Amino acid sequence: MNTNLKIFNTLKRKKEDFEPINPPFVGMYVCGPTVYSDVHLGNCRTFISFDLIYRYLLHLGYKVRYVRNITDAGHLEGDRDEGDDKFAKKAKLEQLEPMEIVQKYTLGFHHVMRKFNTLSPSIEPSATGHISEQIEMIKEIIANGYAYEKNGTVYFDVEKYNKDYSYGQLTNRKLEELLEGTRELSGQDEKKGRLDFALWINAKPETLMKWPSPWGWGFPGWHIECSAMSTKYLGEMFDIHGGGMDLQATHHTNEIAQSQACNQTAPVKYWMHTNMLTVNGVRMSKSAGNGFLPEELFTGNHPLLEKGYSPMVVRFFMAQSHYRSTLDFSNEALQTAEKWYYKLMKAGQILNKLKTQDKSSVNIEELKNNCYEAMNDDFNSPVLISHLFEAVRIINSINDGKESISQNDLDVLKSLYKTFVYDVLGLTNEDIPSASNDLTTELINLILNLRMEAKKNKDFATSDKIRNELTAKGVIIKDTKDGFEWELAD
RNA sequence: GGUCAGUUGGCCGAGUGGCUAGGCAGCGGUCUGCAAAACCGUGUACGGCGGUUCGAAUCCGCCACCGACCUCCA
Repeated sequence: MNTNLKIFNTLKRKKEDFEPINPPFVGMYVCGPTVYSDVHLGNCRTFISFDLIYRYLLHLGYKVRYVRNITDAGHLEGDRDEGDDKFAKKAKLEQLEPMEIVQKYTLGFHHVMRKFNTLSPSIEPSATGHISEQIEMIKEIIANGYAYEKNGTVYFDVEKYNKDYSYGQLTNRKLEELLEGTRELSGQDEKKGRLDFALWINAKPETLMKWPSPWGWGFPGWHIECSAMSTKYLGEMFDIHGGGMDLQATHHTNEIAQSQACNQTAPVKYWMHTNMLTVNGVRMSKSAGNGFLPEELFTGNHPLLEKGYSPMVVRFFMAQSHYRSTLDFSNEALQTAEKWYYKLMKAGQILNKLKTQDKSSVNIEELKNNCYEAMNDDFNSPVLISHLFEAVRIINSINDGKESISQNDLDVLKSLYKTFVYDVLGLTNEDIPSASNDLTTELINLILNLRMEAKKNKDFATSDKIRNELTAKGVIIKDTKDGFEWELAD
């Protein structure tokens, strides 16, 4: 199976030919959300980017098992491997059970993902549902000599691991350099090494979420869940692991170490990292307080927003930058995206009523090749979109009678549009406003037919009055050669 | 300080050793009773300084600026 697809592999820091381990099967794991608060738009960007990647892999014919986890335990407030986890803290704050917090924000996350028209992953495993798998993995790592237990907490021995494997390979850093950036251990520390991190954390009497283990009651460290669940569902070695760039240095580095220490094999062939969404050049994040909630964006209910933007406009906005580039969030950029989006959708409607001729004056095959070339080049959606606008131009020109198309080419063009606009970019046209019922449609047609009569009689005062008043009510009128078209403004 | 990205025309955003995406906005035109929409035309941009080359925005070096990660975050 040769698809000419190239993927930028963080591990090698270059684009590589994509060759799945067991074609046509592809295993893809993406680090999902920690469900202790609402997902913001930056989180969404990563999942929308991987949705595009998933959709294109499916389109190419791969049988993809897409696993995206839900982190619902073990994610601590700081990186000191001590203190409460995020769920317990939030639960106390809202006077709820931790699992109520998990449920609330998991549902919220799914709701938002549906609005953005993302496909559901094949499996969406949660950390709390895989405690025993995590414990088994930790036991194996201890048995292999890369972890040690101290007072009910199990730590990963980074320096020991680095003697046999390369710890900082994902970020191209040496252990010595990493050590320089860490604080000295205090006398009370249980860790042997400054870079050691917890695989299992001993529960305190007040800890709300805890499970029994060979080391007493406790809960898993943040990183082990991904190692355990990816191994369980995708095997000891799988094709693609994705996540936000911010996870690269710590979370993914530790994940590689855990899996390698347990299974004695590098877990992932292609590491993919999405770049950050920024606001005025600064990363959107929970801690910076500059996060937009998707709902605020849809409604426009936010001090930085001039108006609301539909989920499909936002999805389009995200596709117009490459997943490895930062994307800066601004009103102007969204307004442009909105125009693009409607243009694309309108052309899609015109496409369905184009008339064919014997010969084509346009080159549809070339257009099609260009689209595939763009996506094969590390999922370059901005370039894909530029080619789709060539398709828009062609469609409009044919409609205006300035270009012609054969039935065969029209079929190819329709299939191309369906593939890339709807299947791959994941856009839907449900956001184009239409009349709410047949009566409205008939009334508008009736009024516009009266206007046509006025025009015929050169009574332009009346025809312009009708147009102005309908425009004021949100009905946009376009005169054609022998009639009219109309649509509703949003 | 270390690691990794980036700096492209009014704006967004690709890309590549020579043929110099695309869109938005602007300007001119076609069409129209006038509009709107659509289409056509129009902008010669690649942070600075050196170097390699017949030729660099594209490769190399230095510098400047900005960002991410190195402390929880997709």
